[in-house]
Amino acid sequence: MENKEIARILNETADLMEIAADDGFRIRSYRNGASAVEGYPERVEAILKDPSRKVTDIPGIGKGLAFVLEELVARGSCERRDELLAKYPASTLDFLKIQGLGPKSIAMLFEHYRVSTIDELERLCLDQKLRVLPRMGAKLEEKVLRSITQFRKSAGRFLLSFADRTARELTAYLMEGGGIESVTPAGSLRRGRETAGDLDLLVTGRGAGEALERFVNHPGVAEVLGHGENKASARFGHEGLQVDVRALPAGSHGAALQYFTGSKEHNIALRNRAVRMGFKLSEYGLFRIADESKVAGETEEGVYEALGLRWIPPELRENQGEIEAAEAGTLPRLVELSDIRGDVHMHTTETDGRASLEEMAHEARAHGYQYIAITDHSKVMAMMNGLDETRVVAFAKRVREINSGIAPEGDREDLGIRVFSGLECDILKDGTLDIAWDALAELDWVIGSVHSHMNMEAPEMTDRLLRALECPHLRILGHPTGRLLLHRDPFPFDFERVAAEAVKRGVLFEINASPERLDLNATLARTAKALGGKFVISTDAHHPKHLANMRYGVAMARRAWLGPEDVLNTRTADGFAEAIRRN
DNA sequence: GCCGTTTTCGGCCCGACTGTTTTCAGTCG
Repeated sequence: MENKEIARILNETADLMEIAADDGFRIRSYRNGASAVEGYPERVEAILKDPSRKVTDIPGIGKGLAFVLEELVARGSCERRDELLAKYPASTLDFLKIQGLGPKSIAMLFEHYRVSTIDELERLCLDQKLRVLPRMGAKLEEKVLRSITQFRKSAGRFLLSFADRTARELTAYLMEGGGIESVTPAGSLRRGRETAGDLDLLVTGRGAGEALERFVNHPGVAEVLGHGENKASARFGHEGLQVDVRALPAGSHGAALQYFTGSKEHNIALRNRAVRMGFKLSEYGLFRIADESKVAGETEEGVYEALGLRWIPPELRENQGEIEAAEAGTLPRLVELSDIRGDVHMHTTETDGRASLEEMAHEARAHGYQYIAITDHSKVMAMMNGLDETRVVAFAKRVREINSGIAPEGDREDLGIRVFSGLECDILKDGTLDIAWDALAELDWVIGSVHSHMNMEAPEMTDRLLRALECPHLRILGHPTGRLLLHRDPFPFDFERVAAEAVKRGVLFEINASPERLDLNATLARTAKALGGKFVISTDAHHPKHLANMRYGVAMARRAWLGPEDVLNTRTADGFAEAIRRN
């Protein structure tokens, strides 16, 4: 069993314990344990099987959880989880994703009505059965109904990062079978869309047929949906992502890749263009209508070229002007992951991050970066131990010492990377910033972010953001729309008005690369660019491994037609410092 | 349930808002 799966079950058990009103600190231990296991570099199962090793050496794992881990690895569950599942069906856990319902309400609903599915819950709300229970009312019923709609909308869709991880895992697995030339993910994953409904893997090589067989026998396959000569389809993993694997004949690889990459709108436009030119385009190739002779199909480039177009990067294939630009030769040079020289939004153990400044710097250096900005939370985030003015000023001083080579804590090693002192400062309900201006002035880099009161009406939210922009130390709007993919819609505001004001004041826009956010999205980023906006792509990392999420932010920027000149953290450390200096 | 130790048990995660109350429990971040 992989660490990730162990962590998932531990968290699920903790959820059940919350509903059962177990001791809060014990629940926290389970969650801590889950997080420790998930982030641990070695496989827990391997440690358990090695008599010379102890899982209790993992910080956060004590005697109790060590026993639980053994149970999990041995039989996939543990005693406490079994007991709880006997009391509350697993489907009840979906209720935790419904806004307004917490463990207490869920327990009460279950005690009173024995409901455990979303459909039953919806029925209860429609029948106005919630309001008769203590501390529940009509407003809650409405809120729950709204949230159920959101829940259903996101059901069956998956984060880009999840599809990407699954694709990488399966690609490696299929390649091991031998006789495979290439495995290429197509569809929305290749286009860099923030969510995916399924995963298409295109396989070429003489072993492609056997690869289908190999795929359906993968231990992670939960249900085979179909298995023919050219295509196998299955639900994969606990999450049930549908994966289609297609074996392609060599001669039409390019045409198939083009076809299965989409988008639908792009392909329709492309096929119309082909028809106008006397061709027919399908997944098998580009053919002359007159004599059915094949014009192109081996490579994607060949297909586009035969249609009089430059090759179009997949991220642009949405039929939003890319075909015209390809014809005119005006496709932009898009920003690439290798252009990025620094990550300028990350957290440390000072607040809710999992690693120290030094550890984050070390990881950033491994990514080849020249600089980072540490941007912990401000004081309103009390639960995360956010920084107050005193700590902000002290932090700025400490960073100045680090950069000047003075070692404040003795003979530390040189970080080998430039550090900018930053803060992710909360934009409060009234639009003021959570930290006094004179303290902010000490910092190199102030991100302004909204983390609370997201259900304001659009005019109020617009005013709030405009007011925040008045602070002369604010350099960038962090995750500007507050969305959480598959979970929370963007908060409403007049984006163009705020963006125009930000441009006027030289305030940048973040493209937050966290897979749960990817905010700004491509459409708004394109709008902001049209208004003259500049950007930073940053990961909002809370753990060293999150720095690897940069590629998802880059995908989003590419979908917004951004080039390296639009993205300030493609600049050198000096160039970035110059760009963010306020006068 | 973990940790750190005062080695046997106490401390661990806080503040604000919401909707329901009429003084506050539950949710959220």
